[in-house]
Amino acid sequence: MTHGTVAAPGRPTLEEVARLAGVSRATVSRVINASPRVSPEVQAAVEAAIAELNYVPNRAARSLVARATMSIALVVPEDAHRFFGDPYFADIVQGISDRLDASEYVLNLQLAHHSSPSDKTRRYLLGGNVDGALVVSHHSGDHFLASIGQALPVVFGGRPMDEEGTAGRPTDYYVDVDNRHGALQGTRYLIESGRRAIGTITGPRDMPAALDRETGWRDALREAGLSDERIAHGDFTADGGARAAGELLDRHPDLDAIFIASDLMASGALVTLAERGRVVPRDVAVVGYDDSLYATRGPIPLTTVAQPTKQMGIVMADTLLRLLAGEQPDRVSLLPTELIRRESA
Amino acid sequence: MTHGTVAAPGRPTLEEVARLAGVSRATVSRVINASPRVSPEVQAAVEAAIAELNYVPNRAARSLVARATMSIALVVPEDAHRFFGDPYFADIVQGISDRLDASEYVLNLQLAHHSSPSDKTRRYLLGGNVDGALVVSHHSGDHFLASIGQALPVVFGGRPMDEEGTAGRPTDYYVDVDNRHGALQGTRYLIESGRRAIGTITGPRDMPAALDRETGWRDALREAGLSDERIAHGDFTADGGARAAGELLDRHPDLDAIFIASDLMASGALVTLAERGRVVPRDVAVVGYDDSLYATRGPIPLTTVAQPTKQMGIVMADTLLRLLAGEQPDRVSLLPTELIRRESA
DNA sequence: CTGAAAGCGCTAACAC
DNA sequence: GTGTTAGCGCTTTCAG
Repeated sequence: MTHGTVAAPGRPTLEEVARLAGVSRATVSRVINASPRVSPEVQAAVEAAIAELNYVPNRAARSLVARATMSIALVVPEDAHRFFGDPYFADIVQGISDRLDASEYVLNLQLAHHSSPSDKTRRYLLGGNVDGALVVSHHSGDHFLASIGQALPVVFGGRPMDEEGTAGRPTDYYVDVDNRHGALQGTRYLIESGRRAIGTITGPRDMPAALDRETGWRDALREAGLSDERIAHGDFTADGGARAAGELLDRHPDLDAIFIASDLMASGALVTLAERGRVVPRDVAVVGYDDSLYATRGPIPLTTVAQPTKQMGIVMADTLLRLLAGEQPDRVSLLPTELIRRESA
Repeated sequence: MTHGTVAAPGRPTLEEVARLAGVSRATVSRVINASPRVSPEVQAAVEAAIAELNYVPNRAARSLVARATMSIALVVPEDAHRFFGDPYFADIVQGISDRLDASEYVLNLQLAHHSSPSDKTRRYLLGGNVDGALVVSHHSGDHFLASIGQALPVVFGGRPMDEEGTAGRPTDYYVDVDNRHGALQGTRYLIESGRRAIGTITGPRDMPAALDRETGWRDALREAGLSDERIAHGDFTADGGARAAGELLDRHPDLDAIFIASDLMASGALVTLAERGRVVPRDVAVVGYDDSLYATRGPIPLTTVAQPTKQMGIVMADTLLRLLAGEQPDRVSLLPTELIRRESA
């Protein structure tokens, strides 16, 4: 395929296009950027030259002058396995991706797992590689993520945590599902079904979503005058769910229902329940959270709290895009949850 | 710079650092790039200024002059769900990520699903945003991917397909597992166990890995003088596996073993087998492929062909890094497979 | 050891 | 309409 004997010409530059088309660089730039005032003939000539040279504008040069990279980062402070193992992320990414496809921006996924605390990611984000960032699965330990907001437009997926582990700062943009209300729905359903010894398996306690779901569970129990002592902590993995279910059963043999903060953990809990000879839902009713693949793929279809995850991705991307366009989107978008009734409760 | 430099406190520039430190821009550049010949005092002063200003070099500017972005793309021609649903990708990404963490390069994940055939990804890749690309899950339809190799160092995960759907061109770099041999191992094991009516469920026929595994299955059967007519095509999803297993059973009721080209498909096939009342491995022995989570998480631990997936990611990244460093790595790296014996066969 | 000067490839006033 | 002229922020000879 290498026809010519001439030395590798490297990527063609705008200047070469200009020369081939017999015009100035400014004119080439105009047709590339679809400026209205270019004569048809010249435009055609330039386009021909571009095609012939297979020219693609150099982004670095363009970014440098335009002060914009037209790309945004999706920062995921998780290791690859956690990220890939949870269908929740797939939905979010799909939503983000869909919304971005309708824009000029490209998505740039940055896996920033804690284990390598190099600040390559930080330098990347702050070094002008992206115009804005989307952050999902934010832990309270992620200090630098909490701070990049000052230097770059950032939209969080899920309420971000401040260093005290309390509420999101009013300066942050975030979209979240109404986790507390979702947990409330799920737990109330258990209560209405006549359950009384209702436990919960939480997510990691450094994540707001996990905390909010725990609060919802607790609120439902309290409004019904029931005890909220049956609690075990998981980590949003199947293994963690299995382990936590074991703890719950050990400490509270009377357990007759569990509200579990994610379907993935519920899938693990189901295994433990089966091993201990508890029949679901007869002996122990289970309500999950997410309505992910795990809700329908397991041995028992899960009653679960559905959240519009893909929609969340769309809204996140949309919010950031508006920010970049200089608009003033809502700082907080709370998406509704819905209880899906299946067989486990 | 005609107006006073009282401009908005955007990101600090190298020039501001130079002014604060009382040196020239060249000197600042030297300390940033760890040039050996800078006096300790000056170096300290510059570093102090950098810290005080919270300065991070602008990548676009640096790329422009250095003609390198220090970032590489991981291109995945799949939609988000396929990508996230398959643990195979998690391992590859983890491997790539690990290797890259030890380098100066950052990883840049580009989901390029066919559904949006905009050539944003192409422009991104060719527009000087990355210094090289890693491509996994390459389908034969992805023409542009087959062509970027001419403009950019590219390493494929899995043997790339040319337009005739036959073999990889000798000009491509790729790392692959020895799929044919793995399938051979798995199928031979079935034969040695006394099975005779051995079917297969393949992956998508536009993927070399799927084709190679099919070939291995066929070769094992032929060398044993057995029929290779029991074949059904899946698509590397659980549903596809379930469906294909149904077809196989319908058409060949005498089936006593299946070699399935992925554990994920095998997990689906297991469901179908159970529905049809076939006990595994008593009635039908099953050998999967991948040794992924699905091999151990399902109802029956899967005998499966393990491939060093994470290692594959490491080698891919390593090959590209060598290429970028001007070295001459092997064009083809074939990684070995291993049969893992569990309960399904 | 350090500074001055010349661009990297592109866009954006400002002229003509 | 189209060309000219300045840079965007950084690295890099080349002097001193």
